[in-house]
Amino acid sequence: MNDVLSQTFSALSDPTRRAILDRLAKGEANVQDLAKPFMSAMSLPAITKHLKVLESAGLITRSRDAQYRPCQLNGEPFKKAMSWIDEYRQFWEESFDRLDDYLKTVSVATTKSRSKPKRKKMLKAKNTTESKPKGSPHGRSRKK
Amino acid sequence: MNDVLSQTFSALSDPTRRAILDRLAKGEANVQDLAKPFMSAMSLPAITKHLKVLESAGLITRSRDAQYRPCQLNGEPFKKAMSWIDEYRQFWEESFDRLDDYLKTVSVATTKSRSKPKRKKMLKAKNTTESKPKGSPHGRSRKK
DNA sequence: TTCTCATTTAACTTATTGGTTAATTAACCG
DNA sequence: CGGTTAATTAACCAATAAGTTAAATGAGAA
Repeated sequence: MNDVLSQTFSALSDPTRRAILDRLAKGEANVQDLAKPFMSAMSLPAITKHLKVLESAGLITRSRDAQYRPCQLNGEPFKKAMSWIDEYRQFWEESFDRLDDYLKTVSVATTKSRSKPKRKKMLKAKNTTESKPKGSPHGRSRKK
Repeated sequence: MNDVLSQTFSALSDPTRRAILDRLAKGEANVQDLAKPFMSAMSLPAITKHLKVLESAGLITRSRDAQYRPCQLNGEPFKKAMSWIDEYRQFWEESFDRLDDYLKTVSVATTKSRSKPKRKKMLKAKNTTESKPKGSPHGRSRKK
């Protein structure tokens, strides 16, 4: 996938790569420094590949210092990922309320009609008048 | 990958899935509702698969309403992803400063020693005394 | 120049992903 | 019941991802 957000999230979806980023947050490091924690688990070319993924996602940049290739963290993509996720803030902030609502609904349903729980037609209706969400995230273009 | 953060980021790395989440942010919807924007581009089973990915990442939950399977957004994983990324806030907030620093370094190097730029030994040193980063992110366990 | 170290590339394997079509399950509706 | 609608499963395919080992490159250092 070529869009920046997909690349960012994809790069972040690997624990090795996240560990590399964590390490880089403590300061610039070359490939061997970065590989050290994984030496027993993974070969050097594997690390090189991870670095390439991180670099092409823009999460790190690389310079040259003689035979070393120091890597440094680059903040921009984090920012963009963050602001995408941030649009959903209301959902996790209200998640307990929403759970409450749900539980209430269920208990009402089971109490009200005991025998054959009966289809809840309300749920089918297009919820333009939906409860909580005040502003909906990302009026973006959904091109593939 | 089985850890929750990896699953979350992985699920978010697909634009179709992000669009589905955007749609769900406006309110509960069933599979066909969700499929509608992609009908020309993608089959229904494809959507079903995406929903399964989102569900097993915990980003959505599903209920049953007769033949319909309404999906609703679940905030928790967003929260966790957010708080992981948030540890890197300093890096994007200071990214311009850091760029300045970098450019300064470069210009000094090229001005100072004209002939053979000379290996910058400082870069190699373990930067425990690194410039900006005040608190380093994620003192986590790096198990694979 | 030759040795050595740091890193990358090549070539290959295996597993996963994202999609397809066709068939199946589930539940309502007349 | 039999038909229709909603959604999923099965079986398959092509592309990508994540790893491997072995070879190649690039740049000091002796």
